[in-house]
Amino acid sequence: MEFKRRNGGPPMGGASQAKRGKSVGEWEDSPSQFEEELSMFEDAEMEAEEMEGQAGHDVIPVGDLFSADLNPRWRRPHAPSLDSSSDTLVFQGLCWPGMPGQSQGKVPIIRMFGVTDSGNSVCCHVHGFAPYFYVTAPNGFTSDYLGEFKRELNSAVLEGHAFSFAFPAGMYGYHGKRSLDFLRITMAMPRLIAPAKRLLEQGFKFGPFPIQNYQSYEANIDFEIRFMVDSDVVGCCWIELPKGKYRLREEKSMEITDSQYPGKVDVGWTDLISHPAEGDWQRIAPLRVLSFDIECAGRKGIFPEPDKDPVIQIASMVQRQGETEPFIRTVFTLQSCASIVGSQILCFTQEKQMLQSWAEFLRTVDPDIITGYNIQNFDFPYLLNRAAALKVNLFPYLGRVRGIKSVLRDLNFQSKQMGRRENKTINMEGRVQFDLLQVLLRDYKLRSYTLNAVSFHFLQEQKEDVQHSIITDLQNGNEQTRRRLAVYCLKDAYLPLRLLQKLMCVINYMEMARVTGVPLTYLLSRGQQIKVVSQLLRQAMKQDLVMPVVKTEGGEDYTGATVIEPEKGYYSVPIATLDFSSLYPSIMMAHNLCYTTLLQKGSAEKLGLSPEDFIKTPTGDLFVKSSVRKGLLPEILENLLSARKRAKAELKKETDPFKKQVLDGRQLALKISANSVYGFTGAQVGKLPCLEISQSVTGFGRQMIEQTKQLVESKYIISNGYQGDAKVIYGDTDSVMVKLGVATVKDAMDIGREAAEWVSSHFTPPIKLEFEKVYYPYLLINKKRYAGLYFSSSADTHDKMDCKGIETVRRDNCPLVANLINTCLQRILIDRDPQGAVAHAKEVISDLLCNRIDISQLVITKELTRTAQEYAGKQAHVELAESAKSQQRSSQGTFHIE
DNA sequence: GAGGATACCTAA
DNA sequence: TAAGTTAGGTATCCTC
Repeated sequence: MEFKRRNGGPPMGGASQAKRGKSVGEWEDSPSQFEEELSMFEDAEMEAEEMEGQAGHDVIPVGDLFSADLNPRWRRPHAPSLDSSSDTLVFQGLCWPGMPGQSQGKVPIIRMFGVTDSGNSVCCHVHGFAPYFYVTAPNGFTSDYLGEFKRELNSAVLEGHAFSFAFPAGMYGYHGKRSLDFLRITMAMPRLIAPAKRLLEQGFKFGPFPIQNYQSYEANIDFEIRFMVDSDVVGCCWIELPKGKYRLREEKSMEITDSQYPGKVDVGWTDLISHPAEGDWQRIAPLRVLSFDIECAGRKGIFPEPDKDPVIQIASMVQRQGETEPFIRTVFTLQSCASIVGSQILCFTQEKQMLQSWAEFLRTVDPDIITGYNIQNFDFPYLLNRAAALKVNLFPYLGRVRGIKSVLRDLNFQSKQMGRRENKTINMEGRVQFDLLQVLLRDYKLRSYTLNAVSFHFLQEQKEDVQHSIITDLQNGNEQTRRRLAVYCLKDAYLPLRLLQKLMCVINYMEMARVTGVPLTYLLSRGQQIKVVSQLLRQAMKQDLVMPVVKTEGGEDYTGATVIEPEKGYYSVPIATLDFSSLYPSIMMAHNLCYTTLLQKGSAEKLGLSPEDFIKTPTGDLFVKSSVRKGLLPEILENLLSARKRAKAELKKETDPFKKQVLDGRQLALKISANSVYGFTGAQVGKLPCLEISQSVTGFGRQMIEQTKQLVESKYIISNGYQGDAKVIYGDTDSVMVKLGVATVKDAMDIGREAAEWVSSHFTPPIKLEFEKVYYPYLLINKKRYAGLYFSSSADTHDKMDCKGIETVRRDNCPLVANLINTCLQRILIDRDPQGAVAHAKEVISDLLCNRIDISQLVITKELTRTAQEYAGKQAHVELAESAKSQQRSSQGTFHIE
């Protein structure tokens, strides 16, 4: 997304700005491009404000900080008056902090935060919904026993609970028409669910029934998810409170800071209406996004410690979602600071006062989303710890609920996907913490995750040039050096906003929340499983099915996909590539694989099923066909994929660029969601693993790729009138690379398309083999390592050079190696000059050996960087050069193929 | 130096 | 108190 230029100002600086080093003196004379950009914000706003009769102020006396006259933009707009008897209240739901601290009486209340179209925030108290779970009812249980069961359980759990009786069926396994009876046990508080469950599982006796271990169901569902599923609310959807069905809360005190808090309403949980994200309900409220960055004055060579080193500056930028520029640009500084055009500087002599004022600023601005770079593990923890050290007692109230303190906690997050990760968390009711670093770590594989590297990668822009080591010196200088620091700090607050916008993070995450049904905050704080659970529960509820709680224990791994043995070599003929699109989802749909369709050992006979009623998978597992019962997972997948088709069709005809972004985000979310269902069933340490499903899926996949190879090689042969004998030279999981024996890309495309269609006809829909691309030429180095020129859109020109698994795409090499290999591959594939490739490699190595290469090119991997930090100067140089040399020597071997 | 275990990262 | 899967290449360290 391009930044809007104004007043014919200079275009945004690319790399040039970064290379320009500045001494302190030089700085004062030549404002950076970022400063010019800031001043342009000001110009634009002056024009606007002249009409409002307000002037901007550079430096504001602290006493007037929060006066509405001086900072009219800080506050949210005045809420339109609302009459609950005649007006409906509509808002986009954002945050579910679950239960308030205490339930009132025996009835739990859920807080739900959101923002209206006019940009006012709402805190909606939802009444009447209580957490619950199920257990299987003992044989012979009738409703007559409810009272006794309840009394017995109550006396054991020591807390009141409501109680009801339900007849859903278990989800796991197909049991014919037999349906177990379930007891639905409703508790007053979410935290009572676990003890009640434990009690019933470990052996519970009541009335005439013998002591029994009760199997529990859905006792491990987060309360927020429980509520959202039951009330058909998905993350970030629009919520309507119909007129007459809700009550406005009257605020008791009218202190000046009051309007910063959301408008509070009460509603019964069955009265709120949620709107599916379609048509007008796809829109996004004008959320307030705050980005901030802090600077600390550390001691020489020591990482700043909050109990010793002061916070000296806090820069903040606030932007409304959907707009292109921040409307608040502020730096809080300790000691004086020269003015910066286009931003507001607030100077403090006391650090304590600065911190307190910033907290007040945050509460006044009342952001819905807070971003920044590593704010979760650095800025917020530092601020909280520093505020505690200085006893700024009013600081740590950063959420939207008065009186709830924001507390720092350590959190250990571990998964096979992400490894072990230690994180800190801060509770902040009603606001979404959207740390850009966390977003990037989850969604992008990058060589470096520093803000500087990331900004350069995505925006071709870099940080202001200030070394960490001189921050303290700048602070101890004069108002000009502190100004330099402030510009740096502002930019560090600005870049995350720009990145958020460029990568469309907010939109994409919202669409993911809407598609999977989980709250926005879950997407950054939780793993993949919860998204599938949320969808599974929604689908199960429609069929009166309940989800069992399974104990998680790791077991044997199961067999995965086939990788066809590659016929390694360099191919100077077109190689067609055929792919099964969405292989695993389509297998699950085609064969109706699901928890609810699985036949356990002997079930087929017991239930008297005929052989036409079920299938046997390649791994020997049995599943009933959809004619007997349609599985939940296939249904979920069909919904996801058909929704994706719709989104793509809408995307095609949509002209509004903003709606286009939303739709693109949606189709992406739908694709990712469909692909993660298989992984969920195979996650042995998970909420509901089912290896019969996952191993059947991969089993079918293995069979299919094998069959595809045979089909292609049997039909596309000379004796059938084709130009050559087809040969599958490689294939991995869902794809085959075929040498068709044709000379041109066009022929390869034509036959490839034909073959894909013909092979597809041998499989059950929606399984479909598609022609995807032609590689020409193609270099097949090994399993999962190849490169080729990629022809897809046109038979005349290649779209790109595609490299898989080679050093060029791996992050455990230094760029020198990646560049070397990349150039060599270009020589081979594009120039068709393998000798040139060898010559280039030799040249680079000789440069390296003769010390003609800058050491900075060698340092990149985490290991090397760490090593570099441990060793000093020359020693590091030698160490790293050795390492790079050995990597190059070995990778040179790659090119002995020709 | 062959062979095994491990770490890391990628393909799909 | 939460955590998607398996296959597989390459580098590196260790043992015999």
